[in-house]
Amino acid sequence: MNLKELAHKLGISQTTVSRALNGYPEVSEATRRKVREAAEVHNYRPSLRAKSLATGRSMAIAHVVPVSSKHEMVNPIFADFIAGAGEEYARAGYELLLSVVADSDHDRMYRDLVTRKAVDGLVVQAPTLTDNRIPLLADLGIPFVVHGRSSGVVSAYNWLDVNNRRAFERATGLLLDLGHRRIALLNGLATLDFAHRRSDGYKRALLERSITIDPELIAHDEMTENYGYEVARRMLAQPNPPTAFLVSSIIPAIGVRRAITDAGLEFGREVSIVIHDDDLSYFRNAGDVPLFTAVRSSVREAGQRAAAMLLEIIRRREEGIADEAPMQILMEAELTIGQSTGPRALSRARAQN
Amino acid sequence: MNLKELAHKLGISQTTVSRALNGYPEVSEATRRKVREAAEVHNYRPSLRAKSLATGRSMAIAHVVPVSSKHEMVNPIFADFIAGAGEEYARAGYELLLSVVADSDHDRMYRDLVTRKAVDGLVVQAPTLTDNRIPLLADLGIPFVVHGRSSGVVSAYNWLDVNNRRAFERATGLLLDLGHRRIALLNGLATLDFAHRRSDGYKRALLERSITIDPELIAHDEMTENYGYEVARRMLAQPNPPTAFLVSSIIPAIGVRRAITDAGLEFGREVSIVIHDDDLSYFRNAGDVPLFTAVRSSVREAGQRAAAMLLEIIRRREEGIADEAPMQILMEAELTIGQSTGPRALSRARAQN
DNA sequence: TTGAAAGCGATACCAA
DNA sequence: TTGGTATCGCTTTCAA
Repeated sequence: MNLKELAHKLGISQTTVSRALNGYPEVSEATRRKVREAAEVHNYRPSLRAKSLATGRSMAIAHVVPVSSKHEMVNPIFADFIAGAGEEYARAGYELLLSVVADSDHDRMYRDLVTRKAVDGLVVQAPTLTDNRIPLLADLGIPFVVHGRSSGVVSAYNWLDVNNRRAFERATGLLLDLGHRRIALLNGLATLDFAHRRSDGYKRALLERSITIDPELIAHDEMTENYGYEVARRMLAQPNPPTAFLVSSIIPAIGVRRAITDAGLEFGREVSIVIHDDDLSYFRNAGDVPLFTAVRSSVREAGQRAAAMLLEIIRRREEGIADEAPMQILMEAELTIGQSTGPRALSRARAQN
Repeated sequence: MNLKELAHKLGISQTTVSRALNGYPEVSEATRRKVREAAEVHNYRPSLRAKSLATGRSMAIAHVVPVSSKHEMVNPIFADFIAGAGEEYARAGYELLLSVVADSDHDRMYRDLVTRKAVDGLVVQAPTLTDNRIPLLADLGIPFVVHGRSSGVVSAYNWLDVNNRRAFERATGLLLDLGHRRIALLNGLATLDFAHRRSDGYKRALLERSITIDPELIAHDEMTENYGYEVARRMLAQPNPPTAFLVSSIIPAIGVRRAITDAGLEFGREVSIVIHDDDLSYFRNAGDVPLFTAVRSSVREAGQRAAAMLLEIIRRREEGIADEAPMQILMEAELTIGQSTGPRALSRARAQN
């Protein structure tokens, strides 16, 4: 059932039917009701493609998710981020286009999506230190929001980020307060901007207390379980092992925990862990942080807010509102003290000194 | 730059330009080369929406991913499945439309996608025991592939599944061979078809050796880390605790491991774990199964193959090839013996008897 | 308040 | 081998 047929069936013009269904004010209430009922009965839904062609809007947003060229892995935090964003899009009647491509193909992907007019807006995931996708998209003139920031990009752009520097500075400070002096940092890939900010926060906290930074205690890689395991195992075998681990995601933290147990050490007593917890749904616990002390922020909420921001930007552009300052949201992470850094860890750490 | 402009610039008709670019044979090589070059220079890409409207194909596939209404969680295995499928779509020039909706809204979502002509095909994820989406889609007449099966649906349909029954029968058999007699099963949500098949395999193996099935040792729920922890803790506190856990996913298995350690038991010695491992990329290890004995199958490969199947079905329909028998692929899982069920567990289990 | 008709940007049929 | 033109299903301008 298409518009033409529906109009014919009702004995009125396509124009009126279209107007009635799209809520134009000039249609009489009687007509509108008739049209709505008929549309309902015949299960009429306007064809997306015809609609896009006519309006120039495609009512779709693309998320381009990087697959690591190294391990062909997809970071699971994207799942929750996208779920959050998807909710927002659905509410506003937008579709979500997902492209999973290798880092090296991102530029071409973005170019294609824009020139083929496939989407009205884009979300950039996992920005690197100097991410060339940002100037590219600005150049292409399509609305976009970056999840995270890119320190090397000087021009202004729309972003939503967690305050990673502050979060890691506070977490490190907490461990220092507990008496820890050898604190390991298991970070994400060094090319990613968030990893850089986290390192920065960690280092600041140490420097503030005049503690030397030991490069042997800092690791960067893809955040797999096995990465956490291998690195922690190696570090714990050193002559002067760490008494605490600050880990960038819950997944490698699980590997760290495994390494601690394997080394015959008591988790939470002899060695503590603080993680950055993206509050991944399948690891989520009812209101508690059972495993570790956590710097917690919700990726799902981040997804929602990023999507809302993008839709707002698109709306403004359509209504011809002049581009004001770019939209930027900095979310603060929440620091939660869990059992593993509690009194036992504290006393142990004190005993060390 | 659109077709009209490009044609004008070249001084030839839109028809010829279109034909040249789409590889029609009747275009002279000279013309084709000229057109291709001009398209390259002006960075011309046909508008997706215009193309869809004209051809009737939207060159897009939808995956509708359920969010549990209970915990608002998105199963992380979808990430890898979709990554695999996405690769296949990209290769064939298809877009991937992702909808994340509550179970209750699936019907409407599918109806919408079809009647709005948003996609050429669909993938059904996480089928329940009697999944009404299957007859619905068959009725709507759109190509679709089910990832998994639905036991209650009698009509034939296209699916790709892992042989869950066999996998769990073999895994249970392995544990029985090792001397275990109290084997717990931590399964997925009871409404999902795969959970039913896995229970079935588990029960078969027990019955074959005339071992009574203890309902206290069987649990069904969403596969979170915390679910694994809570259930394992409860079971280990029983008077006659299990000596082995058969777990439906690596995520609750991590919780089980935590419960074992917390109970002061030695993992791999006093209690063993066998998991169904979807080979999730972020938990993947270089060729080894370090944590548990595993029944392993790759969701990523499943995604690839399901996508390839769907594209083939679409191709056939377009070429007017009569619908033959539905396409069905049953993947066998691979049983890998890990350290936790090795000699130590075996001797311990023997000592029990 | 309603309708006729001109796009939107491609494809594809029919002639030449 | 090429071109003119109808067509896909909708929105939107202009006229009534």
